[in-house]
Amino acid sequence: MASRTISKAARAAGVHVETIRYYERRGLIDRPRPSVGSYRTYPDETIRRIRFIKRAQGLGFSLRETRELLTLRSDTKGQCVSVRRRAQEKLREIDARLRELQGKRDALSTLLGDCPGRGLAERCPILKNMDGGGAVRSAGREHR
Amino acid sequence: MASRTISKAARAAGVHVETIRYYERRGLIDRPRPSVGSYRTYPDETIRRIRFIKRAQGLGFSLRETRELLTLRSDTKGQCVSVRRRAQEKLREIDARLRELQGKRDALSTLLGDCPGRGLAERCPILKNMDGGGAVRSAGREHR
DNA sequence: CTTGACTCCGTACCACGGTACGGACCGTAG
DNA sequence: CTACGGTCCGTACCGTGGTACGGAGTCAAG
Repeated sequence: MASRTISKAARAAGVHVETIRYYERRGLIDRPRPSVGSYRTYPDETIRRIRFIKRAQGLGFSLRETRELLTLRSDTKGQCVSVRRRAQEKLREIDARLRELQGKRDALSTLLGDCPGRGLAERCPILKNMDGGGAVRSAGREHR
Repeated sequence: MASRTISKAARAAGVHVETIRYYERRGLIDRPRPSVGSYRTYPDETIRRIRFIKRAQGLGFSLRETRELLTLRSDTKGQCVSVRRRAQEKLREIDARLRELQGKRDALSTLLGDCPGRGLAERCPILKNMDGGGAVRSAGREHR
């Protein structure tokens, strides 16, 4: 079972037909040329590559980054350390994103603690906080 | 100092002119009609609304959600509890996102712990993990 | 009154990861 | 042989939050 048409390949890989075509356009998988008739047939390797892409995405890699990972994977001289470097970089990105999100979480949580949840919105501490309190003053002195 | 043209309004609010126009298109701020000449002039309220938008974004609200918050803020019958509900919902979303991201972080961190960082990519445990290991088997039985 | 900066408006474009559509063609089961 | 489903291909569209562009009109200083 080495080869199948695109819809069977999609089913085998757990993605949609359009997704396969999209990955082809993005250069993540090869577009096999029609070998026998006028339909392309996809080998096992394509299925493996698509699954690889899905797992890489699951770890936070973008398609662009995953394409590089795929290159490393295919390259017989691909070095483990190159993969490791990319994974470390991604880990740093995720940590940054995590801190950012945690900051929002904390701010929101604090505001929720201040909010009685009754009365009119004009007195709501959450809206008040977003309003910023101050008067409208420009940075560069308005009158010039 | 109640009114200014768009570029001064943008400076006062700390955004670009195009951003103001974009918020107008998205219905987050009013498009004032040209009162005296043929240029629109923006009142203090617009500046306040833009700052509100920026703070809401900082808490994780999308422009679509922020528009609703702005409605609540303007509405004299807007209820604090409505704001609170939205903030709680957003907090849940952030928590979900945080867990998801933490899951990726953990997986990546584990893989990095397994990776020696030397040798060829073919033996790299990170790539191996993304490859998934198994043979290519379809979900729906390939031959049908 | 000219010049230069600003404004207006529609539209297109960016990244991201796909999804949808439409017409023409192909392949195979019945 | 015909009908129906699958394939191919280009292109447009989705949501998110803007940014960029181009031409025409306007405003104010000098």
